[in-house]
Order: sequence, then C-alpha cells, then structure tokens
Amino acid sequence: MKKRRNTEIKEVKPKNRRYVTFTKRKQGLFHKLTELSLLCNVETALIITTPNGKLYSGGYSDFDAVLRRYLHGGPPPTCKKEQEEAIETLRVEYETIQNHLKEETKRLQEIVESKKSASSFGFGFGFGFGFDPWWNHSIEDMSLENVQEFKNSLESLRLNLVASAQEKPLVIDSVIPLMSCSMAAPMPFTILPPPF
Amino acid sequence: MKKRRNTEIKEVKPKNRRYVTFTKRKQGLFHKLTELSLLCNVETALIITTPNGKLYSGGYSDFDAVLRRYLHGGPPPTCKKEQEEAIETLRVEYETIQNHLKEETKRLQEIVESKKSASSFGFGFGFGFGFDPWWNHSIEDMSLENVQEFKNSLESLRLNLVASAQEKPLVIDSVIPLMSCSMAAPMPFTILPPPF
DNA sequence: AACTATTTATAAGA
DNA sequence: TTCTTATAAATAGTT
Repeated sequence: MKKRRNTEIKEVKPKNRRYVTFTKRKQGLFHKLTELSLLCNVETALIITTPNGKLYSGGYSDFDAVLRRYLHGGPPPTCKKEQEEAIETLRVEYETIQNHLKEETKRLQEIVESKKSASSFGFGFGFGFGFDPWWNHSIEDMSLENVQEFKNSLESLRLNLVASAQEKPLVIDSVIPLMSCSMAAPMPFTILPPPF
Repeated sequence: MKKRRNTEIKEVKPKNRRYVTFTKRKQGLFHKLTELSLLCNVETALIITTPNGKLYSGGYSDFDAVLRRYLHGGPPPTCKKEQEEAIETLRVEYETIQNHLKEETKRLQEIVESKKSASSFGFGFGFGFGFDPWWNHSIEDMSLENVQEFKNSLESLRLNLVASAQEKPLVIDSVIPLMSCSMAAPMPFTILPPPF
C-alpha cells in the first residue's frame, strides 16, 4: 500500500477522487455534527452546496428551528394567537403542493429506476442493515431535477408552517427526506456499534 | 494519564467539561468544514445554537450565498435589472442601521471592557500569533445582549442586500464578524503548520 | 463498498 | 484557560 501523505488542503484534482472524498468527508462531518449536538446539548444546521447546484442539508435535532432562530432570532414568538389562523391556510396550501410533488416524484422515480438497472448494488451503506441516515441524501441525488420546480414554494411554505405550529406537524416528515433531509428520529448513538 | 475511554455519545454531564468539549469540537467541526469546502470545491454554511440562546455561524466561502441558495433556490436570479433599483434603497437602510449598531456596540463594549479587567489573560488562541478565525466567535460572546435588538432587522436586510448585489459589498465585512462570523479571506491552509 | 496504514481529532491530565 | 500526550476516530490510497 502506498504511504499516505499528510493531506494537503488543496482542491482534489481528479474528479472521481474528489467525489469519493466529498462523500466520505460529508458523512464524517454530519457524523461529528450529530455527536456535537448530543454531547453538548446544542442544535445544529448544516448546508452544503456543490458547483453543480446540489444541495445537502441536515441538522440535529431540528434543522428548521435552528434556521429560524438564525434568521429571525429567538424561539418562535409565543404570540401564536396571531399566527394561529394562518396555520390552517398554510397547511392546506402545503398539502396541495405536497401532493403535487408526490405525484411528480413517483413518475420520475420510475424513470430513474429504469436507469438504475445498469448498476448492480442495492444500497446497504455498510452498516449491516439498511440504515440510511439523513446526511446521505442530496436534494437532487435522485436526478429528479424536475422536482426542483416545487422546492422553492414547498420550502418557504414548510418553514412558515413549522414556524407557526408549536409542534412539528407529523405529516411533513414523510416528504421532507426528499426536500431537506430533516431527521425523523434521534440517532441511536449508544446502540449502533459501527457508525457511532 | 488515565486511559482515554472510547467516547460514549451521551450528553456530557459536568458543565465545565461540557463546555470544554463544545469548544474543542466546534473548532474541529469548522476546521473540517473548511477543509471539505476547499478539497471538494463546495460551499458550506453551519449554524449552532446553544440552550442559552447563543448563536454560532460560519461557512466557506460565502455563508450568505449558501443560505440564500437553500432558502430561495439557485444562484441569485440574473434578472438583476429588476432588483437593481432596490439595492440603493436597501443599502441606505442598511447603513443607517449599521451605524446605529456601531454606536450601540461601542457603548456596550466599554461596559464589557470594565468587566473584563477581572480576568487576566489576553487572547492568543494558542496559534503563536493573534490569529482569530471566524469560528471562534459567538454572536453573543461579548455579552452584548442589547445588540440582539438590531440583529433581526440587520440580518434580513443584509441578506437582501447581499442577494441583490452581484458582488459582496465591501462595507459589510467590517461589521459581519460581530453578526455572523462570515469569513473575510481564504484560510491559509497550506501555509500555517499548526491549525491547518 | 471494504480494508488498513496513517493522519487527525480529542479526552484527560498537568 | 492552554499544552501535552495517549488513544480513538477519520480517512487516503487500494482492492
């Protein structure tokens, strides 16, 4: 085995090497991010954008809450009386778009599936069981470029919705993984041996 | 020396230990974040919030741009003709608030300074020279709690302003370190031995 | 994706 | 806090 030189921090030249490095380090980064959150009882939000326009985002334990605190300062104002009425409107609007998205996604999924037949592996992520943490997803990973169209409206809408509601609406979780990779459940850190 | 047990990922109990861990790991995290950005030519944005309401944020190479891309999708629309006229308005408004902030900050700084006389050390951050990277700062680290009042308006305004302008307005950099710890210059990775 | 030789990060101790 | 050091963890190069 070639001796590993100490890593020079300069853009990795060969594109395939770069992609591998990116994948590995992104995983490590989100791993450490979650560790920090759990160890120190803090909340985190991380966004990564590639030159190709791919977006990776995730955080612990509530990406949206962190983003909101950063953008607007402090926890959501308790004057929810005022916002209460807006929630229902937002939710309806959200679900409409969500359904739209779901259809579109399913349709495009089929296209992607047919493409995938070429490559052989399923996806086990080396964890011994099909555990697929939020940080492994890119918003565009599935080449569902057309889905992007919906992202803008969906995202702002979701942010508003989550901001309005006291608790995270359960409906959202089923779709979010595609959009922003929010984490559904706390990472089983003390349980899993290999990843954590 | 006690043998280092393999780190159990559970909230660190003693508060002083927790703070040390937080500081170390936060530094490591931002370090790796910057490395990822440079190695893989991606842009990153990280926000950390503590239970006390402290906010840490930073990214490479353009925190704001990343955040904007996440929130609104894609790079700033090239239909700048439309936004062009809004820039001047925003800039004026921004500078007004900025000045306000500067005054307030200076005043509070004096208060903080008098408090600091009690503790002895200057701050050298162990780098051998007074290099103080963006990730070492908390927005509230200086106990300038009152400054928070301005953050909201300033932040949204700044985001809009930076979004409108094609290039980063130079004026902003002088104030940002207090607000969001944006990075001014590329990290001298290949030059500095100890940190990078 | 899986395997190590190394480098890098860091928990404790001073 | 800052520095040191033993050890755990991340990961570059390979297969």
